[in-house]
Parts: sequence; C-alpha cells; structure tokens
Amino acid sequence: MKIGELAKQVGFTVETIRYYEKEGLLHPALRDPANNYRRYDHSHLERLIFIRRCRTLAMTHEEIQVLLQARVQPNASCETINELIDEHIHHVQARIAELQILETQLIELRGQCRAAHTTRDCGILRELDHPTEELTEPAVVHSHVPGSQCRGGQHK
Amino acid sequence: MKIGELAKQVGFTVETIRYYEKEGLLHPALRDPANNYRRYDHSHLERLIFIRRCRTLAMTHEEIQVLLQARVQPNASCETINELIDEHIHHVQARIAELQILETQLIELRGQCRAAHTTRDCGILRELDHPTEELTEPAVVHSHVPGSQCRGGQHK
DNA sequence: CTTGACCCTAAAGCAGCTTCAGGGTGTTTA
DNA sequence: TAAACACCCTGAAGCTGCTTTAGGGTCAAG
Ligand SMILES: [Zn+2]
Ligand SMILES: [Zn+2]
Ligand SMILES: [Zn+2]
Ligand SMILES: [Zn+2]
Repeated sequence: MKIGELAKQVGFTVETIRYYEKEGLLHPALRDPANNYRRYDHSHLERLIFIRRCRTLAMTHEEIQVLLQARVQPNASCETINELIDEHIHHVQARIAELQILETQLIELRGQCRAAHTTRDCGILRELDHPTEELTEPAVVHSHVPGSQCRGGQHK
Repeated sequence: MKIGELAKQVGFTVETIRYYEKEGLLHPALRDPANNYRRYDHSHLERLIFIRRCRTLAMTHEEIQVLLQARVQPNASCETINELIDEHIHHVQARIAELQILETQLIELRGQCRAAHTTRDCGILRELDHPTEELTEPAVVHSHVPGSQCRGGQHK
C-alpha cells in the first residue's frame, strides 16, 4: 500500500511516517521503480501500530527504540522492558507531582484578586511583583517528562 | 550593573537574559559606549523577577507579555489578568488529567508482566502489539500545556 | 604581559513533529 | 486532449524556551 493509505490505517499523517523513517524508527519502505513512491506491507503497519501505542503512552523515540529492539529478540529476557516501563512510570508520576504543586500555587495566586478593579491594586500583580514565600524556587525542575511549560495557545 | 551580576541576582543565566531581550520580554539595556557591555538598573531587575515568577508558574512568553502589559497600565481593569490566570490554571489541570490517565494505562501495562521471562512471552510487548481496548485513542491530546511527552533522559 | 574572568554576536541544537516551497505522478472529467 | 485534482516526492525551515558552540573583544590582577 501507499503511504497515504498506511497513514489512514494507523492514524498518523504521511509527514509523520516519512519523519519516522528518517529518524530510524521505521524501516525504509521499498520504492516503486516507476514513480519512486513508497510501498508498505503488513509488517510496516504492525510496527507503526506498536509505535503509535508507545507514543500514546508518552514514550520518547529513544524508549521506543529499546522496545522495538526487544521485540525482534524473542529469546532475550524481558527484564529490560520491565525496567523501562517502571522508569517511564516514574517520569510521568514526577511530572504529575510537579504540576500539582503548580496548580496549588496558581490557585493561591488567583485568590489574591476577588473583585475586579484596576491593575494598580490587583493582588495578583502585587504577588507576582513581590513573591512572598520563597516559592521563587522552581517548583518545576526539568524532569524527564516535560509538561511544565505552557505552550502557545492553539485552542481556539 | 552588568549582565553577570543581574543574572546572579535573579537566578537566570546570562544567556537567558540576552535571549529575553531578543524575544522582547525584557527591554534592551543601555550599552556602555566604551565596551558595548549591557548596563542594567533596578527596573530591569524588577521586571526580571516578575518574569521569573511567571516562568516558575509555567506561563508562556505570550502569557507573560500580557501580564507585563497590564503591569504598566495601572488604570486598566484587572479582568484580563484574572481571565489569563484562570485559563492558565485550566491548562495545568488539563495536563494533569491527561498524565493521570497515562499513569493508569502504564501501570496496567506493567501488570501484564510479573515474572521475568523471554520477550517472546512478555505480556507487555503483547499488549503493545495488539492494543486490547480502544485505548489506542490519544489519551494525550495536545492541550495548551505540554508535558505528555517524555524527553530524552538527562537524569544521570 | 599573560592569565583568567567577564563580555559580545550569530548560529546551531534539542524533541517531535508540522509547514512550506517547489515540483512530479496519475486518474478523472469537460 | 487538456485541465483539474488528489496524491506522491525532497529538503529546509518553523515551533518553544532555552542551551551550547564557535569565535572573538575587554579588563583587572599578578
Ligand atoms: Zn520516559
Ligand atoms: Zn485584580
Ligand atoms: Zn497557560
Ligand atoms: Zn515480561
């Protein structure tokens, strides 16, 4: 099948699939000699489904590579896999903890302004200007899983 | 004061401060005509402290710009500020919710392998290969606050 | 007068894509 | 038969918020 159909089947865009090939996550497809189009078979599809599931679980390409390796070594011990998943769970839990601290701080900050008034008298700005507690220290350390930063608003 | 001292006072690196100037978060500093070094005064310091607090709270530069604007318009209503903070709290809460779903899924996945054996028989790989439930759907939608993805391990 | 600490700029790198620019292929339809 | 349209290709740049690198000037102390 051609890349467009593959994309539809697995739920990636064609660009993403080409990107994965370039990154080495997906084996290069055979090319149709007539037009140089990529041709995919069932093994590509299975591999992409696997990758998609891993990405859905927020693994890095590096982590996924390890799992893909293990997948083609059926006689090896699965200890590596277990460790990887365990570590990854820690990554996610660490990020959750960071974000929960953030949430608390933000809600407290929000509480500094109840009624609408001029910015001059806004408790929020005041708080941001003169951090009261030493919450100046980064609640968000750079743990392995990002997600502390707030990205540009693409929600309409 | 020079950039190095300012950096020490506010806890940014000099590179970050120069970067903020280039991005328009921080007003360009006056330059010492003799050597072209940047010279900072107290207002720069205050502004940087404000920015630092906002970054600690995981706001984007865009969000911070809005707050900085409000800060220099003392007679405007602080409604904008309240809305911004409220929205930002939602960003964080949404990301926490996503990560908690992730956590649940990962722990369930981990439960597929109890004893160590060969990868051929590993329940984890099996599960990743053939997603049982339709958890194939992205638990991690791209909400405004990132943090679903797991970045390359820089923890030693 | 050299060492070391500090300052400068411009460009590239990070993760994981997405978007763009510029062009070929292939089927359908007016 | 030609235009329209959907699909394919490549390579490079853009996104976020910095950090790192390369390559160089400035200045105080020893
Ligand atoms: Zn991880
Ligand atoms: Zn207010
Ligand atoms: Zn936000
Ligand atoms: Zn196992």
